[in-house]
Amino acid sequence: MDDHHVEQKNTHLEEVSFTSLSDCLQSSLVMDYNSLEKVFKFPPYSSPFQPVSPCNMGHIVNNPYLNINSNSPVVSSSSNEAELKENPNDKSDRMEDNEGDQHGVGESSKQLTKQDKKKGEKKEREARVAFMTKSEIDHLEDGYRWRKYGQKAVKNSPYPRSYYRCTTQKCNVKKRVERSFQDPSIVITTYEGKHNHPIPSTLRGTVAAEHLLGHRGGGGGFLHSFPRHHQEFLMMKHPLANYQSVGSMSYEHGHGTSSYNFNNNQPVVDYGLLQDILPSMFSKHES
DNA sequence: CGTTTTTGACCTGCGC
DNA sequence: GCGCAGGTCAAAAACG
Repeated sequence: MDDHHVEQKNTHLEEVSFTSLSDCLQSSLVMDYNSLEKVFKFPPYSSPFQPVSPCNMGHIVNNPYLNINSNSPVVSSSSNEAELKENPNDKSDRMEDNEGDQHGVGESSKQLTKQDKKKGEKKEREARVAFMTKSEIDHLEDGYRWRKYGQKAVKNSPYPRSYYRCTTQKCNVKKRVERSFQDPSIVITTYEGKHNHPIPSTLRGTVAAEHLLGHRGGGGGFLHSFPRHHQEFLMMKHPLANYQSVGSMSYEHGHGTSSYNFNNNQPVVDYGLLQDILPSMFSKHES
């Protein structure tokens, strides 16, 4: 599957028929890269996502939502300029302490964690990618195997948030799944971390997922192009797909957040948690 | 019987 | 210091 037949031209994707999140990922990859390159002025990537095999599972048509305008007043990569008063201890900062204790779960991790914190060492954030997909299924198939380790009620939302961990040993990738309280048909899936193993299943589109999550090809993954302490939020839009994403992206730095809205090329508000931006996003997309 | 899910308790950080 | 909310643990239950 290393045919480099991928169309790099898509400044606009279109509608695709997805059967899984992997599909969604796959068709979004090129778009995302292009977008990011323009938005954040990434240096030319030596090996983008070309290995993605042709979308034999869905055809791409015109996607009005992905009209990336390169001269648009995109988000400033606020990484260094503004140190937004974003609190370094913001919520998204809390869940990173599994970087040190790779096991994540288990035994004395609690106490160790405590002590670690006492040291005052700031751990780097794991890369995060969030997808907003329209689906009736909460836990979307993405090719990896996950074990649920928790569920919590979300404030101001009737829908709980579920916490999953990759079942592969030594892989501490996590994901959170929650349903938007504003549009219950939308599922928000947030991946955190990078898989250090191949995708167990052979679903279509897994290549894309691997790229996105950054473990494929010796570090050539999508997220690998970012500094480790960064977070990435990608929210893609795929009308008519099983999973219809919602079209906005935010790139969160250590000192600030750059956001990009695929729909109108306008920055979206800063946010720490995905849910925080939902209102603004929905207000823009809802007709 | 091994694996996964459920779920209440616990921990931590933050705001007041 | 206290309460709240998010995140995690871990024992028990459920499942295949």
